[in-house]
Amino acid sequence: MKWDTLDEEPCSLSRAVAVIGDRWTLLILRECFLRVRRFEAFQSSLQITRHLLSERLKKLVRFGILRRVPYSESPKRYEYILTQKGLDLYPIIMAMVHWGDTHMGDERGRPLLHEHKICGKLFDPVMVCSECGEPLQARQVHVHAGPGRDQAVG
Amino acid sequence: MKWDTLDEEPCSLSRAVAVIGDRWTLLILRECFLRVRRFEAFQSSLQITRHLLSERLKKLVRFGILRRVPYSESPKRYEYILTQKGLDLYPIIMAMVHWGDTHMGDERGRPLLHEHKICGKLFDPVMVCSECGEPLQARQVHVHAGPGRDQAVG
DNA sequence: AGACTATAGTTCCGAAATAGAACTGTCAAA
DNA sequence: TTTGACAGTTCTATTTCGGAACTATAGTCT
Repeated sequence: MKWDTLDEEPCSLSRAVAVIGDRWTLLILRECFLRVRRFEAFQSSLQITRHLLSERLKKLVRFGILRRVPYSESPKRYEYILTQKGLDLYPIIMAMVHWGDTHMGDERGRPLLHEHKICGKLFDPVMVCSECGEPLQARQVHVHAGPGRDQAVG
Repeated sequence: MKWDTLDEEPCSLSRAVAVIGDRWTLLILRECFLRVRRFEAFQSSLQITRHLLSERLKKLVRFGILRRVPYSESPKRYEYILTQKGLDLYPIIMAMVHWGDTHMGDERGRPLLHEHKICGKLFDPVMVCSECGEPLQARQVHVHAGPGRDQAVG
């Protein structure tokens, strides 16, 4: 498989995987949603090698998920901020966190709790149908070939 | 970073990443949700090397995401079926598909369309708050340390 | 019987990615 | 003038991956 052309496959999952389908990228995005923005901050909180961090940040910028914004002239310093495309990854991250909470927990309990500022309560993320609002289950979904069809995911 | 103990980190995202945080695993899961179950079928539809496929399937079985079920005695043959823990990955996969549809599309249009059998309509997956039912946005979520706290994701 | 096919892997080796540590460059503050 | 903060880059050893060939078990075809 050619990872360098995965983002052109006729499958939306492949295209997403091309961008965020590796361990470090997902962990970097976690930090982004926790408001981490600077090289040193990513590096020290993740213990990622500087080399890989540099490469991954470049990739995320290239794909339009992060913007590299100067926060200091002389010396020129930049920080990395989520674009709207990056912010839209939130459901993926939250879905993973929720799955981890549910299926990979230990006796210590959840590492983090999430409060919804709108309603003020601690919540779990739930994925629902945009049309009827019911929670989604794999069995209840039927897949059709779309215009850019070929293969893909249920 | 020690990938072999990532599943014990006090962070639910890390624990999820430990299991599904690589390209092949995510693509294999896509196939699972499309009802692919057998070694040869995975191999030919993904063009993954047999070596890696074998290793990834073992890992998914070890983590309880797939079950290895015999479908033939003599010769002994097995197929791989999603457990409930595996089925619960559906929101992650769907969130990724939806993000790919939204942000990585090309002129050909969506590769696949999803129909909700319950309401009969083509839909998009939407992530909502379990308490108030409103769609979730990163900005509207406040993170608290939980009992197994230390660090983790927003 | 012997050859061929199907399925589910395992083995081996060269190529690519990663980890770990050291090094570079710019500027401000002491 | 030296030190420290920050944001990287460069280098090498190790690990993982890709690609192809090989193994094993049994059924079917001639």
